[in-house]
Amino acid sequence: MGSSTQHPRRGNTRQRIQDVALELFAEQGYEKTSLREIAERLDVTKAALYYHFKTKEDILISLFEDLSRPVDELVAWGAAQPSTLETKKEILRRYGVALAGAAPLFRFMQENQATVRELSIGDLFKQRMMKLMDLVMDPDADMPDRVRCFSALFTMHAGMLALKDVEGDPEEKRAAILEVSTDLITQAHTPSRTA
Amino acid sequence: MGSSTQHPRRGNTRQRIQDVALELFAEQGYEKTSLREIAERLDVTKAALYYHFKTKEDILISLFEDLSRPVDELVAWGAAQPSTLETKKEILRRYGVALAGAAPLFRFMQENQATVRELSIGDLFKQRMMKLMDLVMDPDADMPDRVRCFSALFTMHAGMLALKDVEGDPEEKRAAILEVSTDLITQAHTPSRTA
Amino acid sequence: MGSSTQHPRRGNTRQRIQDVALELFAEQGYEKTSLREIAERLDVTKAALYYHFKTKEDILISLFEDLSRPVDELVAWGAAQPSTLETKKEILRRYGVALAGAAPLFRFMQENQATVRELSIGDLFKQRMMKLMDLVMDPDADMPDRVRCFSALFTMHAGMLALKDVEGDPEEKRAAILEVSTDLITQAHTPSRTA
Amino acid sequence: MGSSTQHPRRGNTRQRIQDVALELFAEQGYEKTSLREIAERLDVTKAALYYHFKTKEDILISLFEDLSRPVDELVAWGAAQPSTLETKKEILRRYGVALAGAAPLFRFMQENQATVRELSIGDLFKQRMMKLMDLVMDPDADMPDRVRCFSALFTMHAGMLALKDVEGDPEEKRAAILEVSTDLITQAHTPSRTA
DNA sequence: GATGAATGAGCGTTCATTCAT
DNA sequence: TATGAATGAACGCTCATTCAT
Repeated sequence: MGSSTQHPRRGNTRQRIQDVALELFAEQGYEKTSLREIAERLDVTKAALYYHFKTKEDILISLFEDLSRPVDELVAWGAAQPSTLETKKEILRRYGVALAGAAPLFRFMQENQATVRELSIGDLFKQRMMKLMDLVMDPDADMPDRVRCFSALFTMHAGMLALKDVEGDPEEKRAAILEVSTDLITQAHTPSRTA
Repeated sequence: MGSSTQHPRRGNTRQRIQDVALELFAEQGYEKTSLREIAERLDVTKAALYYHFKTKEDILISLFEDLSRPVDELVAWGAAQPSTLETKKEILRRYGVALAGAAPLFRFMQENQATVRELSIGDLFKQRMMKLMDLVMDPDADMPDRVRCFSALFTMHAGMLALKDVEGDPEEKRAAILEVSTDLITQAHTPSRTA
Repeated sequence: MGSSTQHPRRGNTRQRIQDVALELFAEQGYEKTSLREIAERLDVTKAALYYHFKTKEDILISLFEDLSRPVDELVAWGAAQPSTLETKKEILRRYGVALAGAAPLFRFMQENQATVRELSIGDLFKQRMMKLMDLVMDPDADMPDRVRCFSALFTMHAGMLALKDVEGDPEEKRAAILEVSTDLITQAHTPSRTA
Repeated sequence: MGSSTQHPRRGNTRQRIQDVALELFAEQGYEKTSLREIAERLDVTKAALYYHFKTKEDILISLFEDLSRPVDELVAWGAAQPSTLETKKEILRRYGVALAGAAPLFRFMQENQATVRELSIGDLFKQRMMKLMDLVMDPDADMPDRVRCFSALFTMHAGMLALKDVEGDPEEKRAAILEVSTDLITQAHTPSRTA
């Protein structure tokens, strides 16, 4: 026995909306998820959603703000560190943790780029990614090394999300992704590979 | 009088529909692009679209079939080659060419994954990517090397599309992406790096 | 400590609701003014409005009752007077004063006739206007004279409200309107104009 | 015998929409008339309305444009005449005809001023009324005479519409209204009445 | 090879209102 | 005196799709 009555009209509706919305957004995409669907799954009316959020987009914004704070903090942390290879490795490591902590949101962001681009969070996301890139990329590196940095970040990003449906131990995969990513950034940092 | 001119202007409505659709799909996403919009831009009625295509999805399918044949052929070619490092390098090179040849479509596929997943082309695309992966990946490589192969392909994919809005000479960028990608696959192929 | 200050500020929510409601009703119309809007402007919740008024219409009714009492009294006064030209002139004069005293309400009534017609105050208003008309109109006058009386009243009504956005000294305008109105009723009262 | 089949799917739907819309707009007001209501009365779906009109407001605009052209023409005609008393009388006469010809529309405009003010036709209407006023009003008349002109026009306007629900022969009423209105404008034109 | 006219389903949103606290 | 949380009904509008011509 406990608190699972039939009408759990507690002060947690807002949170429940966010949970269900994220689940559905990640599963079906933003556009294909209707407010009716969200409401039905929560057994409330559509209008109830509007008590807690001003618009559909607002639900998404709130998710983004709540869940992507760790990345924001990571960017801030990185900016305060000396721009050494060690720092960059640590950034990648921490980025992996942040991604894992909000995997559904980031999966959503990646799989709905076209949609998100027109939404207000699109810019926020893009700018943050670019700041992250700047932290990791040497401004006067040559083009291949720039690509290596880009690839390091992207490998983390896509790897963490896409390798979900690949066989193998999750921990091992995480470690491998981080290793490859770190390798890439190390190579980008090592001069005269070609020589 | 050959009818395959480069600037479609008359009597080739089907082709013009595809062109406009691809442009809009890539720009705004599949869901946010309505048939009304496509029709208006072509200055025909919506009903006219239905003369040439059975459904909205059909337009997308036709685009996919027409534009992604090169990748299909690449997969077929790769399957017929011996599974050497040289082959794999060549696969990456050719993949780059194929991507560049149908950039808008691939950009679309990447930015609309959530949508495409529910569509019939979603599976096609996924299976082809997995075949490509298989061609490039050593079945009994360790996890980091598997990730390296994944990353090689993904770097090509994302690099070709996302680096569009990055400063620098396009050719140089293409070359750099290919270099990094090739590097990754080479490393994946070289035993005992750690030793 | 008298509580009937001119600038309502505290503890007199009912009055403040009426003030804001009248302002918004007059400005945007009854239908386009939502209770949310009223509540927000007062910095209370919608539910608070329901503590003071049973329905939205009730707010309007209360405004009507409070603000149009002078006209009611005018009708009563007129009915008790002998039906002379002098009386009628005085009625017009007093009507002008009453109109000026509750201009926003009367402006609202005029600009929202379609809406008000379906509301309970619609009838009240109409009946009062007809009583006023009866006081001013000679039952066995000919049609033109009846129109003159109608026009006298309507000129007051519309003139007072519509001439707001016309250049000129307000007092002069009021006087002029009253003059024309009085003229009309005088002419209606003067036999054998045509002869 | 006759064309009254059950499915009169002729090319007259647009017209039928306008007819029903005007009827309902005039009867209940613009806001209280829903597209569902219009559609139901025509036995079509709401979506069908959108084939013929881009928005709800568009329906109203089309009504306004179609029905108020005579007044536009009257204004144009008046502007081309010499500004004599005779001209002004003729303007009033013609205005009466125009009003009678589109009574429901003008009734609607008068009874929904608050609504119409925010709509695009609000300005059109206002400007036209002011032009009409200018045609009829002497620029250097004194205030009472200006009011007389205003009253002349307004008497026509309101009289034609409001006197519908007053007993008496319609023709007689029309004549009386025109007479009073003409009287007013004549008085406004006659110098030194007071002397 | 295309249009004109329409449909049915659904969308995001807003509204006046209620009621336990 | 008020609020927090919700509802049910409706709204204007858009969509992919159909079909007779």
